Amino acid sequence: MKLVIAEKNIAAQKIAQLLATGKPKNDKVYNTPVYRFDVEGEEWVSMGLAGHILAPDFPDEILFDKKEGWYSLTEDGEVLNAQVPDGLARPPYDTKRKPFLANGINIKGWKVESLPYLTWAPIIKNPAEKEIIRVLKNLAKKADSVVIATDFDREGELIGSDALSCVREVAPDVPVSRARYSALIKGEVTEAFNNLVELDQNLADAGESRQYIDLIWGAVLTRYLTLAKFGGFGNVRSAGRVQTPTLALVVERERERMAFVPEDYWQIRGMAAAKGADFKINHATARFTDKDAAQTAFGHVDGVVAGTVTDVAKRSRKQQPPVPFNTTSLQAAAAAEGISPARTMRIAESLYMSGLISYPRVDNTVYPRSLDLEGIVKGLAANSPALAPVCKKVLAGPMKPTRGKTETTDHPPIHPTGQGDPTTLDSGQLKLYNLIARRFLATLMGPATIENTKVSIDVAGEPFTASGDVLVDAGFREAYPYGLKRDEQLPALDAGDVVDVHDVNLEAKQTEPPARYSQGKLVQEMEKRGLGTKSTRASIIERLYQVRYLKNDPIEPSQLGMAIVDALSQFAPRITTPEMTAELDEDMTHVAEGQDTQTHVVDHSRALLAGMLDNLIEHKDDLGEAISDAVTADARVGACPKCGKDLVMKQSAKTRGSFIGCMGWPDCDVTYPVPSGVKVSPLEGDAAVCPECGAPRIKCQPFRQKAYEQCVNPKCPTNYEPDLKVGECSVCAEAGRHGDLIAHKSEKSGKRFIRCSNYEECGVSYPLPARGKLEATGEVCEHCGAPVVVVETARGPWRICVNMDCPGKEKKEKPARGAKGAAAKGSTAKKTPAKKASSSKKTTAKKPAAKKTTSKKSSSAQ
DNA sequence: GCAAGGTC
Repeated sequence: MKLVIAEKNIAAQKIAQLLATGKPKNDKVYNTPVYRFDVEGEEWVSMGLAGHILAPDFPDEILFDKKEGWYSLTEDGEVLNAQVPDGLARPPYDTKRKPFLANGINIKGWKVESLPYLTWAPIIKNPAEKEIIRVLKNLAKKADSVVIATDFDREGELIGSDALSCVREVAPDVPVSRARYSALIKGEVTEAFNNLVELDQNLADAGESRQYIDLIWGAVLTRYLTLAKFGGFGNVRSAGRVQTPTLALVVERERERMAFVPEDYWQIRGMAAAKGADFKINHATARFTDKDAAQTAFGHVDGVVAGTVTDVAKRSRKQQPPVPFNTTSLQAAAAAEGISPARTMRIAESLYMSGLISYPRVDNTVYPRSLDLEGIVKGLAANSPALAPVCKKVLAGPMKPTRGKTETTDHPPIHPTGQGDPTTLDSGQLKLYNLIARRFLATLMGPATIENTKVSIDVAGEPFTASGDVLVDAGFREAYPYGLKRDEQLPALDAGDVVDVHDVNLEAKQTEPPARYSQGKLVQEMEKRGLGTKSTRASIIERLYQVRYLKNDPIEPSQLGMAIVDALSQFAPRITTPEMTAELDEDMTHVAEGQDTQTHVVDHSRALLAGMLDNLIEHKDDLGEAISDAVTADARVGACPKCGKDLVMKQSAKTRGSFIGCMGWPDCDVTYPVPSGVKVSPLEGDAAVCPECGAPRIKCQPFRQKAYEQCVNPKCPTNYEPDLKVGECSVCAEAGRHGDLIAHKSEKSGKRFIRCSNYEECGVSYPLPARGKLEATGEVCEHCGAPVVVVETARGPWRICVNMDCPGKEKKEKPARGAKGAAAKGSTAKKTPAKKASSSKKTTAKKPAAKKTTSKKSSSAQ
């Protein structure tokens, strides 16, 4: 039996299909899919790994041994030594230091003083994919020969080399060869298997050097930053070859913004009307940099009510259809639609696994000739009714696909497969699927034609212009409406026409600093600078958010993020720039070409890091202080009204809950609750202090809603709301009592809720939205009998039934998510009346809970 | 409980 080892399941499956005489048989070994097939009478089996199956790490215990050398590793009685190669700077060691734990069970085992040892510590490779390794060994034992058919790149060679080392453990003598193919197509793969070669150990060593250097620098600097000022568990301050330069990009942009000096300019803008249509007009001088000139011009037109059209110019321009998606361009396009790169990859992975889209990790932007474009469009038309009309148009057209700049042959650009049922997708999946499907169709369509009309208007001797864009031929835009500017339609005008002019204003403006990065732009910038790969960029950005170096979108660095970059730029500048990656790539090339060795390259890198450690350790306290100050600054919400110290967001050690507390504690005991469901940030200047009570005023940002400002003190008169009767309690009425439903606002937490005046008896309460003026309507809900109130929101009045479990609400939800959402909601909302009711042991009180449960079940079942 | 790289 011949064993073929591929990098991933899909490749194993494809290889089987391409090489098999007849059809391959899908089989499983311990739940891992394998493919059994026949090649000219010989029995073959292919299996996919899951990327790297071994992970580099430091051994659990590294003991320093001054007799044996710089360090020795004891493991199963075996003593290994590694010497610093000649010609490399040795860090100054204190040879009297005690043994240390490199991989302590907890952070207590980490010591800044032990970092020089860690820098020179040996690295072992642990099994990371135990199931896969088990299957691999199982099959290798039975194999007469093995072919490594991982991807044709550096990491692929390393993954293959790791697999080989696993194979060797059970089959020391089995012949092993390597198949190199750069596209999963028949010609390439058969060619590769007809011309098998040896595994390129130099190339694998190059990949492994990359692993080691990343681990050493990452672990040493992360431990250093984390220990410089230990902020408690869960507060790791990470650093790395890719993440730190990426953070530095964001910090650099923020610094440019802070250093930016805005310039004043003035604009004269107004409205005009003709033939029943209103349109915008601007002074032909788009920006006046001279205030006097602007005022003079404005003086001429202020109060003037008519203008004369002097010229109408039309120009049509073509907009070319977009090129096929690769990973980066998909991430950028999805980010513009509000899906972060990391979420895009998670969703894309799920769509790929369900067979709706092609492999999502690609650089290629050129469809291979072998791709059946027409078949895919036909499949889309059949499976997506919404896309069918556009598909029809595409099929009728010449269907000449666009091409991007990057052409590789390993995988096609990201495209829909045309298979699978998109109606089963959840809303996030559907949004991304539509983007991918529509992009695919757009790449097969013609350009869009946009007609621009520029109207020149004379207003009291001052030149004004109006501009209109109209899509006259949609072309690809019919399939791909993303990022489309709205049409600015102008009425049909001719020179000499007179238009009404109104609302002309002189506006004082300032130039804007360079924009912050969006997540999409940052991914593109990383690619441009050679930072990370298509598979890692999204998760690296997510990581920077997770360790709270970054916040918001567009991306801002936190004070902590800036402090980290400052500190590392000073003491370990190499880690903060993209050059480390560039130099690493160069070293890797040398190792791959046999001009250098893994040991030399890695040790050289260790020496560079070791050379920075003295300085880092010496400045540990300065850096700890800078980090500590930055963390406080990030948590600050305002000034304490009692002692003037900073009020910051804190975590209760007991309950793990958040609260706002004074940095002066224990001398000052001022605390406030944190408004729930919103992101809190401080206000600046006069707005930062409440004129009524002196407590800080804060900015509250609810998820995807308008931000508002309020005083943090729930007892402040500005937060006071009188109790309001909103209806009568139906549970009490049924029990022959009278109960009023009253809306309260808790003084302690600031939360609003409705509670029956007989709450002890009936246990009836409902939550209320945190914001918006409440009004009672006296009406009850037609679905559940709970009171209906009006909440005044930023978007206008909103009539709601106060019952979160009301069956009338769930009808709107889609069945796939509705069932889940209803169940989750039900469990929390049901609790309030039911739990309270059982504690007061009133049988009548159980009724509403039971009723709710049944109505919910019926509604989620539909 | 440290990185970056694969992929599930």
